[in-house]
Amino acid sequence: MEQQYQPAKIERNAQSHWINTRAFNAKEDAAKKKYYCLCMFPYPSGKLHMGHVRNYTIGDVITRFHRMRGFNVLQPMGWDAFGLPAENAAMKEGAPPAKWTYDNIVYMKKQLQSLGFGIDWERELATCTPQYYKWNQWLFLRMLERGIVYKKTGVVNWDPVDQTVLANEQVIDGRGWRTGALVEKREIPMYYMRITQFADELLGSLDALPGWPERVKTMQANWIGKSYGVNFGFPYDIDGEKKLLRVFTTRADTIMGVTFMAIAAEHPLATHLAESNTRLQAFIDECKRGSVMEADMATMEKKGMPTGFHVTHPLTNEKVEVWVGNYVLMGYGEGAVMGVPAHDERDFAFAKKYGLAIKEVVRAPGKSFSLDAWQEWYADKESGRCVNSGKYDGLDYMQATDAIAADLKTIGLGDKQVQWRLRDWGISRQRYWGTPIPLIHCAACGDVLVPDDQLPVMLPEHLVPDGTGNPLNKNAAFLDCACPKCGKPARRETDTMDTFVDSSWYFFRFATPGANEMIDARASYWMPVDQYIGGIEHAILHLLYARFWTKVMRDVGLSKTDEPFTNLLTQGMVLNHIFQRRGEKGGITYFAPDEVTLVHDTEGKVASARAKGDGLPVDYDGIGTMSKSKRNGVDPQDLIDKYGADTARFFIIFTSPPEQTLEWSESGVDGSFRFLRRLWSFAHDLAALIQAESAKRGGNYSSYTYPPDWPKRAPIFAAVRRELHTHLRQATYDIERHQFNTVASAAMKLLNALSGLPKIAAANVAKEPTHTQLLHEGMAILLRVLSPITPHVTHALWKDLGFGGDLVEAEWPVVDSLALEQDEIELVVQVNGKMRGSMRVPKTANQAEIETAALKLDIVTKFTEGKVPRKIIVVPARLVNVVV
RNA sequence: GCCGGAGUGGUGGAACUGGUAGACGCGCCGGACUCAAAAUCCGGUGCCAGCGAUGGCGUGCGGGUUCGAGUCCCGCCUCCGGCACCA
Repeated sequence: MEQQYQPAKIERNAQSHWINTRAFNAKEDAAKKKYYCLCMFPYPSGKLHMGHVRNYTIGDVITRFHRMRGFNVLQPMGWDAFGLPAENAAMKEGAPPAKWTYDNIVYMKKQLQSLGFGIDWERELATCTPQYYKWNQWLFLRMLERGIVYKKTGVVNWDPVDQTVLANEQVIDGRGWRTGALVEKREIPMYYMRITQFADELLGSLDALPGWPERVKTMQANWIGKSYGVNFGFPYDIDGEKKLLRVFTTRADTIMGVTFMAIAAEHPLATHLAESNTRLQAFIDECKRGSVMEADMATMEKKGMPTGFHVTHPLTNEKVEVWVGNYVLMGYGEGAVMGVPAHDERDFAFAKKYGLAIKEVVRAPGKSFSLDAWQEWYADKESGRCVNSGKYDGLDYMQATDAIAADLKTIGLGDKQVQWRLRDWGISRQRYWGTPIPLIHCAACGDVLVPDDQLPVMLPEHLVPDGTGNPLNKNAAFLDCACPKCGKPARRETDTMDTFVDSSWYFFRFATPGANEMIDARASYWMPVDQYIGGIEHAILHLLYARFWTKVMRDVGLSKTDEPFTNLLTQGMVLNHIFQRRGEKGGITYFAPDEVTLVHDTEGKVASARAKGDGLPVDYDGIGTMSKSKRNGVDPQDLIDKYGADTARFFIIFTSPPEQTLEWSESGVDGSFRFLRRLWSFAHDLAALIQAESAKRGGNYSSYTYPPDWPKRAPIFAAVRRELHTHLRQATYDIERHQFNTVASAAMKLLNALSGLPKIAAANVAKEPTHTQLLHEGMAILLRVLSPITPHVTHALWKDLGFGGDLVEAEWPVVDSLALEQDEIELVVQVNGKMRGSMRVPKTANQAEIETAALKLDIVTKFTEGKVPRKIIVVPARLVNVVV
């Protein structure tokens, strides 16, 4: 056994041992209880960052713990390999995205392997391979056949200079990232997945997921956004035709307060009215500038323009003017809203700005209404009653809604309706590096499905995008094809699929690697995933899409799984400082934290920063998620090279609980390394002790079996042993509830307790157990508690100390409840709720005995000042509180 | 703007169901070892007052409930994540 802790050597040995024994290769075994532990697969961006290390270490701790609990564990890994960054890198380097992607995969796989994760690499997959994306295409066609996929127009960001569609990320302050040109909204045809058809089930089955964090379920429920309201129409005549301007409202009780209507710039009525109104057309054009992001829409200045056109109020028959508003979204609801300034905050602001009438129609008791300033209660559904509303006066929210909905129904203009906030999922991307949408456009036959036997539609891997649109559009070899129906020359669809498609079912494929179909029978053994682990940033989109695809796969008959992830752990983001400088065209250059010098203010916060390169100022953008695009990631490789994988793993686990956001700082990583080194040298000393004792017993070392009366015979050892099992109990409790930082703490406490033992032993020579035997028991606990976090060093020590067998096959240690027993317990003593000291009482003491004992204490009499206690509160095994 | 979360010593964090706030680390201070340094080991370390015993204050801010609040309730502030084409 080596004297020195040499992580590089230890880790190399342990890793090759696991490879040689195929320790982590999972086999379907109906006789064993399965446990499928999955971490969100990485985008191969180049190098691992700390978020990955955190994610996969958490997953590995859970994986290894469940192996110790006797489960048949599967932990796979693969690559979310399609996406925008590969195209950006390709533009920069003039090389194809495929090469960049595959190179990154090779490097990052090596990094993952060097961290010693217990991964079954035989199930590895990359979503950019035809073997994988073939099934994206295949299921897309099945969805198309079933009407789950359909075509309609959608709004995208358009860069007029590069003549290309931009991702939201590529729009900065309303301008294209490369050209600096003002971005326009453009409507183009796209394919959509009808996720709204599953809205009810996606919402309802959240209740069937007790293993998901409440916060994620709340976010998803709010995102799906089921609301009950009334859909109705405002009649109007145009070109001699009778039409209805339809709106949806959750506040039908305020219909009598409508003073204007607002419609989206893209609304057909707006388009029609603008034909004869150049000012309106100009305003509509203005509305079409800017980004399509909802956050921008919600924060921008609300603007509107009157059209001079009026519709008829369905209940009062009054004329109501129609406005075009830049804040009304065409893709949401009917693309039109009724304006009730008195009871909607946004309408109130709009009416104030443009001098529109404000008509109070709901009043709350004891509150007064004012036209000057908005009050929260104006929008309150609970306490108000209708006023100025004719026959509806005096009705409350529900009564008014029911009455008005009934009246609208009678005149055939509206009815109650359930409305969802959730919108259908637009999956078309006008980009190269993604799954080709398997359709062919034929002049004669229209959009034709690629026949199954011609799948996959192969993506050529040699193209290099140049920023001016999708290179597939210029590639004849890809474009030109024969129509599968009529055989005439036709054109292949060049849009590719959203990469969220790739990540919506990869967990199924991990369960069935190499399947001839999309998945096979092995899926029914492994699915659903027992524990899914990934960043909280995926709380809504990815998780919702994956749930949706799972349900589609079930409906198509591929599986019986309703929900893909039984338990979910959402780890907090790893954050770091962001530094940036704006270019002349409006583009942004990011600086890595180690490329800038900081100036702090008096509170220690970052005040300003300069680039080390040119000495010029850079802007400080605060802290945010580590990302390649913001250049604020930290490469864990430095840490691994310097300290080893075990230290990196221990540190990231120890420094924060999994679900909490983590501001990156390396201070303290030394402490993690010191702990492992201390563990190593302590174990080294113990090995010598065991050898000596073994020699004394004629070459036989035996551990000690503790009889029930043992604590009384060796009370000092009993105290140490109680401590060991207390820490074990805490570690077990904490690892089960996924609070791994305190599992690491418990391991440190265990070593501290063991370290103190030789000194105690020197003064108290007991015959049985010897202190070597107690150390032996303690070390067996410690190594196993620590093994999921730092598997390499514990693997080596387990072997060197001769515990027998392979540590990855060992069982999690069991708490000896006998070791925890005590005759006396300590109670906290309070006077009037203030801590004044403590006292020891026999375990068996009853309430009266505790009260009597407490009242005699100096620390109590001192503060009661002779007064008679009004009340004495005794919390068993915790405290006694004397109230005077 | 909307939805979700977080805020505890100089610092990362701990505190189980409302019951000793600051476990375990980092840093810092002092000591041992050393020619010296590093490493290691031992001790101390929330703030204020006090030689001390001890007392007061203290979990983002302001209120409340309770014998007792970091924990529960109400109202704010700041920061982080998401907002449908970053993944």
